Amino acid sequence: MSNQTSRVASKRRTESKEKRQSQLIQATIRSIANHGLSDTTITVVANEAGLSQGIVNLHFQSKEKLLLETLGYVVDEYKARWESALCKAGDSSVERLAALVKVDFHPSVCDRNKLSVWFAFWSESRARPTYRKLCAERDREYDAMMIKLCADIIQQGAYKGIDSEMAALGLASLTEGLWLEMLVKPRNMNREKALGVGMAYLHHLFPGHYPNAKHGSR
Amino acid sequence: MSNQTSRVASKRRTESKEKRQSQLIQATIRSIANHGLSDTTITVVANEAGLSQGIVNLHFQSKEKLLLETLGYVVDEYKARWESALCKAGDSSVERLAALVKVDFHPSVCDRNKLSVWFAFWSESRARPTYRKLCAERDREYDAMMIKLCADIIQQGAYKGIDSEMAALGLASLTEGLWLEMLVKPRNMNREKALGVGMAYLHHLFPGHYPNAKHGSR
Amino acid sequence: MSNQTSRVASKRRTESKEKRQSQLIQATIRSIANHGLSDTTITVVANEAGLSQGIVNLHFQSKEKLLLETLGYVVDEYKARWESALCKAGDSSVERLAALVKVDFHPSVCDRNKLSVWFAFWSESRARPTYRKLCAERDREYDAMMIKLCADIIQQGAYKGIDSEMAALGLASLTEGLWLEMLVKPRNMNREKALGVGMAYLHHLFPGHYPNAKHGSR
Amino acid sequence: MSNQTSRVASKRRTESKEKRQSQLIQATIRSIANHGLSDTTITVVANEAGLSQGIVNLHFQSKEKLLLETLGYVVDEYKARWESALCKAGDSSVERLAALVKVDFHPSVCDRNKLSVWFAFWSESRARPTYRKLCAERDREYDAMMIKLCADIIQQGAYKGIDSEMAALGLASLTEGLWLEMLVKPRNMNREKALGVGMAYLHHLFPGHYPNAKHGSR
DNA sequence: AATGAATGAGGGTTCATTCAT
DNA sequence: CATGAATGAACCCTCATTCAT
Repeated sequence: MSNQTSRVASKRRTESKEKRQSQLIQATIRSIANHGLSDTTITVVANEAGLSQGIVNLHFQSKEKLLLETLGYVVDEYKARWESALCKAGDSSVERLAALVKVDFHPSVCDRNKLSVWFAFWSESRARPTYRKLCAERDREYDAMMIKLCADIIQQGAYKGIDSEMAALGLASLTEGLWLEMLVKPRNMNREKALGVGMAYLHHLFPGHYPNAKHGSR
Repeated sequence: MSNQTSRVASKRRTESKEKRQSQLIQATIRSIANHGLSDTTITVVANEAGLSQGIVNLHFQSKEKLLLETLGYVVDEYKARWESALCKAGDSSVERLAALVKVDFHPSVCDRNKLSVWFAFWSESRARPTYRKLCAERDREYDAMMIKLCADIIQQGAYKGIDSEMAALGLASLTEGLWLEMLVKPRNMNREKALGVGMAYLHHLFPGHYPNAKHGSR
Repeated sequence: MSNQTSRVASKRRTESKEKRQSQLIQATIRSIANHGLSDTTITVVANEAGLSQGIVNLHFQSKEKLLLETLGYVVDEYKARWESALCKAGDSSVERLAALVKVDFHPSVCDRNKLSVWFAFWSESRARPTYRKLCAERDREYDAMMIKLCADIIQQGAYKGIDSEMAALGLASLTEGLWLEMLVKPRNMNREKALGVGMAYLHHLFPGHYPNAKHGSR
Repeated sequence: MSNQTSRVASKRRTESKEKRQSQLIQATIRSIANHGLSDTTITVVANEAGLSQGIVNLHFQSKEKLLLETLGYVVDEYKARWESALCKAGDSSVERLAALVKVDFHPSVCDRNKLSVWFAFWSESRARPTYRKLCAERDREYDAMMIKLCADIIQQGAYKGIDSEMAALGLASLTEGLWLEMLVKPRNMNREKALGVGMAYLHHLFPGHYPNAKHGSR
């Protein structure tokens, strides 16, 4: 029984710990979005979280680690989302690819705070191997899968002259570019438009498998 | 003759001043690329330029102004490049649009140092109105022209169901996304590939006006 | 009881904060006295206080604010002293004026460190409105009261031809001049001498009310 | 003849040199008055003089030396003025003392810019032996003479119980205090009032030799 | 687990001084 | 003689980190 008590206690403590960490990561995301990465200080994060200064080093040991965990959180959340979308999408490569594109313009993914985080880390990634590594891990699996899906569709549809890697990279690039537009010029670009552009790209690539985006995306 | 000598001397002083400023801006670009924007300190820039610490404030008054001038330099250079490309391209909208795409993947534009600068400022632009403003100025004219060119081509080719704004924004987004890929994952993406993807996009949008990218992009 | 404990603890924290501030103000006074206002740097003050550099900005936000608080401290202390002297002096204007003069040459007021502070700020006061304002506030009340006391005595003693304002300003000026002498040439002037000169001035002004200073000042 | 030419040339050069130095000293006086001693930088002085930055070190080797020469200039000018006043005053000690007091409130002496210089240096004098020394030199002779004059008058007038040193120091202190009032609170104190207070002090000290200031000072 | 006072390294900036012109 | 670009030490201030409570 004392065992159980202590387990419960330790579990509660652990929960609390995770809660604090999550609270701090959310605050970090907001701070990166609102103040930029260079003006994201520990004080700002702690204030944003409504906690005291020392708490960050208590839970994350260092600022650098907090930033890494924040990036990791965004990366993982994105991964979970597209994995879940694939699960629901069934076996058809055509459906699966469309599902991926839709996920990319899901409100939770296109949240400007999170987009801020993505671009903040991408733009520093060249200088910081740690960031680059984290992003690369994400991409490896994702890219391979995208290429596979495209290759599948190309084969199915006998789309000659189309390189699956080029198609996949193009789609991924387009998505990132649209994210950038949404982040930097939200008045010009929003989720609906972006999704339309993405679907139109699919239509152009594989006209036999995706309908004209103009009438089908909504 | 003494007149001329003094004019030369005074001119050289002026030149020297501009040279110093340019020297510092180049050093800043390198520093942003190699150390990231948050680790771009005045000390780093001065070292990169092989000059003393005080020189930055002597020529730019503040670090903030140096950064703005650096961004401005990159923005202006890009603008000069596409303006010049348009001049050479002749009157045809089809040619002009193709010229713009080619410029976007010109070695000087795709220089990873300069791309670093673009993304560094874009990712902080939400938090810093000054950056946003500078970028917005660039975009206004560029976007309007792109939309106009697309509208022209759509009309000429009777491409029904294509919205000129969507086409233009899509092209611009794709370009930015490709830049990001080149910056972040240079092994996966390079200028040739990116140009291919860009031209393919044109081909997909306006198949009657642009040849299949696979064989015609070089 | 736990309540009380926590109150004590919180109180101690507060005390500690005030104590630190006082500690830094004392260090600032010593630094102004020993190094001059222009050589009073944050480093010097922190060293003088035996604390670290960052502490000044932690408690005073800026050096400027530290200096203002230091001046304010000296001003307030002086005010408290003469107010207390007036309280003890009774109702007679004659006694009250004498009490003021005595306070002006009290060891705590004539402390050379504090005199350094007065003159440091007076001599910069023309260029710095903030200093001037702080000094002016002090003077307004003090001067009005001095003039009132002189006017009282003039009336009581039927001292014709004496202007109360001139008498008061003269006395105040004499005091300040004596302070300067004590500060700059401590070998020529000390508290006893200065008090003698001050009392002699009173005797000259109001011979019927103040005895010959030579024999009565102690 | 070449001798004479060179003498003329060197003299002209010397004149020009002295002119530049004087120009810089005047600019320094204005700067100390308008910006305070701590904000008197070489740049400010050079600008005030309408000259280039490097000129100060060219003519004065260092900022410190410029400040010393500036103080020296004010000190010397003051000395020249009272010496000249004494020359004109005749032999009578009574007249000579009155002449000194009048000089102290002469417009050129009470010039607020120069008063700023006096107090700027006095208030730093404790920390800087160089300043103290320069001021002390001035005072030695002056004080001795003042004491002598007072002693003379005391003897002539049989003013028993008055100490000549105390009288002289009191008069000097009063003058300095009045200067301070004129500097810090020009609305409360001006030259006329100050002279009145000074002459009144003489009248109180030596009523047989100086008329009531109230009616005689103007 | 949590706080926040304290630290000190390092940031941007100023400025006296030097020196090529 | 005069200039003003260049330097670098030292300034004020910020902030990640530590630690006593």
